[in-house]
Amino acid sequence: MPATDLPRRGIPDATVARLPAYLRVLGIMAEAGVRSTSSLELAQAVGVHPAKVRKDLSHLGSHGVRGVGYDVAHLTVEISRELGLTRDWPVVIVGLGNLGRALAGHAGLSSRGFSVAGLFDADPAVIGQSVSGLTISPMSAIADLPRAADTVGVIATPAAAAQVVADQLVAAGITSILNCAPAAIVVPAPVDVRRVDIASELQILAFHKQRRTAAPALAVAP
Amino acid sequence: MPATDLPRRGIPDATVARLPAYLRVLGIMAEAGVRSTSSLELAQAVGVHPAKVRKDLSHLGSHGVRGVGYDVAHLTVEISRELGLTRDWPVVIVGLGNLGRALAGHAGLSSRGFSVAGLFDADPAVIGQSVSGLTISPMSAIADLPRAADTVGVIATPAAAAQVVADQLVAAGITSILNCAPAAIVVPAPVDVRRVDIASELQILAFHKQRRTAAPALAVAP
DNA sequence: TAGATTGTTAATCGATTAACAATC
DNA sequence: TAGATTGTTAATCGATTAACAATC
Repeated sequence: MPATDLPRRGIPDATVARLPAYLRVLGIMAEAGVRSTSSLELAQAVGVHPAKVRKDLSHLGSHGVRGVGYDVAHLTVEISRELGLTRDWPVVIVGLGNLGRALAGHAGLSSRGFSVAGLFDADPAVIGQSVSGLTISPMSAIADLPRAADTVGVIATPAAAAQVVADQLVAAGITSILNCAPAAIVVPAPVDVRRVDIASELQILAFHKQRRTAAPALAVAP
Repeated sequence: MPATDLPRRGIPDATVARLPAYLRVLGIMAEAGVRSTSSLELAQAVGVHPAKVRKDLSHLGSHGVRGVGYDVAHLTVEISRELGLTRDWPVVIVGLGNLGRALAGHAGLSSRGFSVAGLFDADPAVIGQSVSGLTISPMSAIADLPRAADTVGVIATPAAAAQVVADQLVAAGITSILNCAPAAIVVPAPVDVRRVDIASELQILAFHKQRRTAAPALAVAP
């Protein structure tokens, strides 16, 4: 047995992707005054298999109690720690159109480990405006961003501007980017990018829908 | 060999999830006047392994040409057909805050197989307003939606309203829902739901960031 | 023809699920 | 103790990748 609790390594990507969902459900439970839960309850709330929940949580070294379940508060802390949310991460939003404003006003961000630390736009018409208590800065000011290495950059510009903005974020020292523009961006290797693409999600829904309506017609008996 | 081209079945979910990305890249290529491409080029543009591209495309029965590559126009048609995008799907948006307005004005939707067919909100202050050429209807009007079975419902409300809206969409006959509200919703089995959750994506980025910065400190030599 | 690139097979890898001993 | 539920192992399933014959 190791002398100290060694840092757990190699949490599967699929597990990491589910941890935020568990965290959200636990938050709702805590608000409702629920103290304790089970893998079955969590599974139903998130829409996965109970064994998957137990497997996921076992990667955290989080210890539930056999015969009893999981302590809501304790599990919340465990998952938060694993995700790195015991501190707040600064977020900057680039592009203050409707989408950017929606994100800036997103009540959930501050309660879920993030704080909006800067708003940037290239349009002189919006620079200087105040949104959710912050003033919109010119895009050029991104170069002076403090704590850039800790900051997550969110791209909420039109598609045409996404690559230019990504380059500017990288030049400013940002290494984590959430791309909400409907465009692909290319960044150097050490930069971590995730995408949110409404149109892609709709297209996947369309595929399922078409499959469901097309299938019966094809099932003609031999 | 089958007498007719049998309908392909069982395209893997992982493949379906990547088809929209191929489609987007092909669109950009077509605009740039590129006629032909290869699995390697597509792979680099999308950020995946070339063998994965070939495997994905082989599920479509789409035929590239050995030694030559894929015809951009032909492949575009094949993927569009597979995703069910040879027709336009109506989309209704519920909740016309900043997020809903961003979606309603999303230039990419109409060019990617969708048309915004209705806007709904519960707030009397916004009902009757015009957004992107459409008038915002009261939420109660959702019950009279024509072609509900073909329609995709997009929830862009605050978290607190998400479940109520989902129930109303389902009652109106909608079977495909994109949930952009920061809340989980529960729907009856035949309804297909996908989520877009900014906070979850940020949390996954935070995990990677924390892992990257924490790791060196832990790698103390024995 | 020689060079290029697909489509497909087989090998590998990772994720899910079933099942149950451990144990509260 | 009896009942409940975890943590973990082993089995299954699906997805990725390497490799190469097919063939343009």
